[in-house]
Amino acid sequence: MAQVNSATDKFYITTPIYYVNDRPHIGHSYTTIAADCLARYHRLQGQQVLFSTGTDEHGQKVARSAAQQGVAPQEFADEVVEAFKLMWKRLHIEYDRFIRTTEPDHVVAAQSVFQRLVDSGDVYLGQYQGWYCVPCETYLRESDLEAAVCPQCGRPVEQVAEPAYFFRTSKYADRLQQYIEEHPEFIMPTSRRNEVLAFIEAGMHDACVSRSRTEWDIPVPVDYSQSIYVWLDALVNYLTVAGYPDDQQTFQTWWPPRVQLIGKDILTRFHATLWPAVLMALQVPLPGTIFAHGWWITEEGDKISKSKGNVLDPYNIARQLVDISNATTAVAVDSIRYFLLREVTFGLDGSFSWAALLTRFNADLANDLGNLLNRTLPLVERYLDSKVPQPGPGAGELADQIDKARTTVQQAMAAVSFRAALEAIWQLIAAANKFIDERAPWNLYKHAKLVELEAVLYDVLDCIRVIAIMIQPFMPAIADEIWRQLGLETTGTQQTWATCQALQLPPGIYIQPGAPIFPRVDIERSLKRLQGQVEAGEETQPSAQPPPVTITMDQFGKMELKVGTVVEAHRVRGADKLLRLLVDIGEDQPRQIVAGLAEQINPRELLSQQVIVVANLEPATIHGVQSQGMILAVGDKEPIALVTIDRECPPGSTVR
RNA sequence: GGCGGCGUAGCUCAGUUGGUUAGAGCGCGCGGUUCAUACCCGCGUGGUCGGGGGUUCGAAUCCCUCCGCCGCUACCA
Repeated sequence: MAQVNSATDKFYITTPIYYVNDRPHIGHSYTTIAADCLARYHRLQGQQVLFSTGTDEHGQKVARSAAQQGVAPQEFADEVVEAFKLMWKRLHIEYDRFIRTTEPDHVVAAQSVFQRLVDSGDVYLGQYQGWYCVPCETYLRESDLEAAVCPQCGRPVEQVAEPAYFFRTSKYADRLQQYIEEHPEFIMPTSRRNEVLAFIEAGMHDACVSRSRTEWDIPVPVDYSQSIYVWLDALVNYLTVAGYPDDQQTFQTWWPPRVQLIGKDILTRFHATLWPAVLMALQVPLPGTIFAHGWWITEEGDKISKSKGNVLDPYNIARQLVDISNATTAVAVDSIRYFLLREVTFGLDGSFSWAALLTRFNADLANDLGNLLNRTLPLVERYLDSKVPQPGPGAGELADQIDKARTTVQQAMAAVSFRAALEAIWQLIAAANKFIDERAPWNLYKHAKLVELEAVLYDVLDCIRVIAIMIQPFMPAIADEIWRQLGLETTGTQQTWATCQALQLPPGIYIQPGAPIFPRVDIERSLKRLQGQVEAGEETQPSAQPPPVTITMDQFGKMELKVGTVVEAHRVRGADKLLRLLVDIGEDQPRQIVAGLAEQINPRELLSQQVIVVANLEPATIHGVQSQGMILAVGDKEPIALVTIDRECPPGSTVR
């Protein structure tokens, strides 16, 4: 496995800057949690860390969105920035710099970069002809298009023909290719690296790096009729944070980033090609590793995905977890952080399910980690008057296990393999639990083997201390709580990686037992409850088993069911399962309804079909398309058959 | 269409350069223990490593082919 770590005392790590047109969601959160975890890990190591995240605020899309809301773009951006900052605070993310592309130092940096590229001949004035997708802020070639829509988002593109500046990406293609080939750790994971190499191999076009002047964007320094292309503008943020171009001392200190985390969508075109090529042109060192991770999607057929678009917002999930488990919010948030980094190999896509989350919560957090603490402290309370004993002879028996875990975690973290790191920590937890069973301190007490008893309990407490440190990057609040319960907070002892060794727990301090950190969850009952919540507003479930709840006639009466005739049916672009239907239910306009039927039913079969529509269902936007109702279909998770009627009825007829 | 990847126990996945009886966690079964949130510890259950063919003394691991899934890329004059 490629290692991204090397022995220096500086660690600069970045997330992408997030486009302010979006509210924070799991995509942003996942990247930022992972970055926070790496940042915390390197801080533990005693390294100086610069962890940056921020917002990308320029671009036509922002200007237009602001205009639509009747506010100035800056005001619009300010508001979204607050939403991001709040989210990061809630998710226990501690960044060092929140950079906004509208900040003065960034504007200076972006213009300076542009100027230098012009001076070096890497940027030249040309003529741009082609299309532009405003929502994606992406230039498209004729060949990229399907009809007149963007291949990525399916929305209409705009034709542009104007003078524009181009960056000579082509000039750096060979060097870049060679660099990637010679540095396996530069683009990770390997599968992505292959894709990038294939992309470069296919031939690189010079990239358009300016647009005709807009008020909102950063002007091109040499030509005020032009603005800097928002993607170039955005990429420069990584330089800005490191003090480019004027603060040479800061720049020398931090540059280049050791790790840049991004989502897989912005790897090929931007971070793996344009970005390093620009750095080459600027004669600035390249980042150590650009790591592209995958996406979180909802489990296939999972009803949760339908209920609300924001359900995959980690903080939202945490709040629901609080309801289910009675854990504190801080614990729930850390549990989500744990789940996200433990469940799926970093780099691959993952599917979120409550069953998986709750299983991890019970098995890993409550049973293994939480219970280790909660079985140990009472022993110390009872047998040793809550006082951490002297290690004494025979102590240090878990030293080998601790060393092994420490080494493995180090290797894993150096390879950005969160999952492997957590597995190693959990092996240590298991070792500690086993150690207690084998040494049975309650028997030692019974037989008055006090020296041995003290040694055993010391070892376990000491091991818990090490575990608290090791989990700190992943679950900072929980690490602190364990620290507190061990009585270490009162001593001012710091969590440092160097002390992840046996026999470092100061004797003589008093433990401070608290309530169990992870209240165990009744998974089956919780899943049913979650399912119920979702289905309440969704669908009468034709369940094989008798439904556990009854509804009143009155409740049933609130549901407006109508006969509808399908007048149009198309697939939703970019969605495998979704059909966009226009259904006449006797109103002035046919209803637009999105249905997850595309895998089972050909849209053509649906034309003129009569269906049953839930007419007063709260509208929802699914995959960017508004759905103003629901079609009844048979099937628990996947639709099997459509509910229809045995003779023709006028659209809009009431169903009772 | 081209390139790349994946398909391993009921579920989620590890399996280094081919080498003794294919591993982990969860689940399930049995036993132990009682300090603990019915928890922990031990043992066990369970796989024709997608199908077929080939190379080899020997292949989950290399080659070919077929099937299924995914990603990137290109859309055919």
